[in-house]
Amino acid sequence: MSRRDDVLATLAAAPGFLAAQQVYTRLRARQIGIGLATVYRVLAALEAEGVADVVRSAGGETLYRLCRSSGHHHHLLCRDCGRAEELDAAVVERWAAGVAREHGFDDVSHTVEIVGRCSRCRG
Amino acid sequence: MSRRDDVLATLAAAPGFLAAQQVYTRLRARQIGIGLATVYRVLAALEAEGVADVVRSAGGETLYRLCRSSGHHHHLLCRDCGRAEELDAAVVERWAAGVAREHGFDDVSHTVEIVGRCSRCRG
DNA sequence: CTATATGCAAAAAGTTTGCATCTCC
DNA sequence: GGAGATGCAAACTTTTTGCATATAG
Repeated sequence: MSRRDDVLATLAAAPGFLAAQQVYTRLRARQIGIGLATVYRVLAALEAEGVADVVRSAGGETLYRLCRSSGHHHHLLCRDCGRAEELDAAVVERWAAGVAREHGFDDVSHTVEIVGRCSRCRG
Repeated sequence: MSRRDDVLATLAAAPGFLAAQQVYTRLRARQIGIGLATVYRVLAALEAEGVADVVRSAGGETLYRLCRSSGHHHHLLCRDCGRAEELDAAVVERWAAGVAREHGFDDVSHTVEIVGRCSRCRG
């Protein structure tokens, strides 16, 4: 099994986003002798291929997660357990495009992240 | 004039977001002998006070800008010149809250960044 | 005089790169 | 044997911290 597959398996097993360091730690915990550099290289490749989503944490880390849907989408993230749900958001798409046009902006892309507390964590 | 005011003046003079390093460079260019550590400390304070907006760049830097409106808002950012316009977005607010509720999420906050090319940069 | 602010340099934290080795074809 | 993958360690970038000095009230 290639290191790439090891990283993919780790991401696939996670409910939400993982930092590179977390991927590394989990693999080492499973006795897989991967290097941190390889983790970073694989994650960068997955991002480039569009296989993984990327968000930046408040602490400045880069977090990765496998894309569950292929198209453009957004995330709903639990701030306590890190659980992430992917959202389809035609409404925001249209909103974003419209607002941009009003301001004379073109060629628009956007980021939407919603963070809250999920039912499980609300207790 | 305190270093805090120097940093505030620099942010106020910028059309968009600035990285800490840019604030530092601009101040040094104006013969102001500030330390990089102070820039970071002041920016962190401004963020904590809610005086400055913060976004993370794709490169992992933390970018700062003075808030122009006091309430919650979003940004429309030009990817070429960095010009940023602040948006009021009642529509997204409602959308975000609604989507969250559907998924059993509570206590929601969100981030929306729209990036495009402004009329000036489109040529 | 005491508390806070500041500068410098060192230290962290996260990420990337150089390079030798190892693997698979 | 050769291209690409990998590990390790060193380098880099951004940000934070320790500590001594300077400044404000």
